[in-house]
Amino acid sequence: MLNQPSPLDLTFQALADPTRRAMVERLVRGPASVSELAQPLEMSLPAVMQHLAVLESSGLVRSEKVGRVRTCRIDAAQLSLAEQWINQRRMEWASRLDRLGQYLETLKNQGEEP
Amino acid sequence: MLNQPSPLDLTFQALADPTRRAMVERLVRGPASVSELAQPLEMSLPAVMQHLAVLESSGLVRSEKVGRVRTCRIDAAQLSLAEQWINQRRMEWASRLDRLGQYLETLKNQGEEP
DNA sequence: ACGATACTAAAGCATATGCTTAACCAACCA
DNA sequence: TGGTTGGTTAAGCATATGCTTTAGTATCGT
Repeated sequence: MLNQPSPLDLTFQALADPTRRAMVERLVRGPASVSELAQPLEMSLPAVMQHLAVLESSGLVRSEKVGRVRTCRIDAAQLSLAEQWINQRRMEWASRLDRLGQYLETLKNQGEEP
Repeated sequence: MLNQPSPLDLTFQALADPTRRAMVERLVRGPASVSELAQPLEMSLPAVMQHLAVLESSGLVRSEKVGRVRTCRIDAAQLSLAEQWINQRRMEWASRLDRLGQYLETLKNQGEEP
């Protein structure tokens, strides 16, 4: 990642860490403050902040500060982006298997009717 | 990732790199040898091998060597694993929005009929 | 047997990642 | 006004990541 990483890079990278996935799992159930996010996690607050920064830079999470509390919420659109990339590959893969199957069927029929 | 990383960690981590995603994109179109995989990539063969090792350790790719050529193919089941995790979060998120909407609707109706 | 092909193994290196601790600041609240 | 709460910044450190180059080791074709 010497060049500036793409949104997809950042999103998968963000999801690659179990702590960050736990934060996402919490946030899909509704918005939360930083300390609410940190509460179940066995690490220091600054560590949680750094994970939050990764999530925000990927676009998976947005947050705004009002008074002294920062409220975080997920952005489902960004979740879709990652999901779509995988889905498209699976589709490509499946359609290739389909074509392969049809081809083999053709060969078989040609063998039956000489 | 001090503990041994989970399959999901490894899979998202594998997908977080553009070179490795390019390799996956190649492999969904059919099996390929290591040098076929390396051909469009602007890096040394050993580098490609290391990316391949990451993909294999995640389970996204399997490979077998016959003679002197190693043939690689994707494992779509592992792709599904990652896709399902994301999908489940999006579903949770959507269903929460649903409940929220219904609740707001209830409030509105209560306001209309006193 | 001999060279070319296809991969592999090992070492080194620069940068990135995932923490920590130690301040620090800006609301709140009594 | 002064303490507590909620968050932030900075520095430091151990390990991981993404390459490179160099030096192999098995095939395969002639």
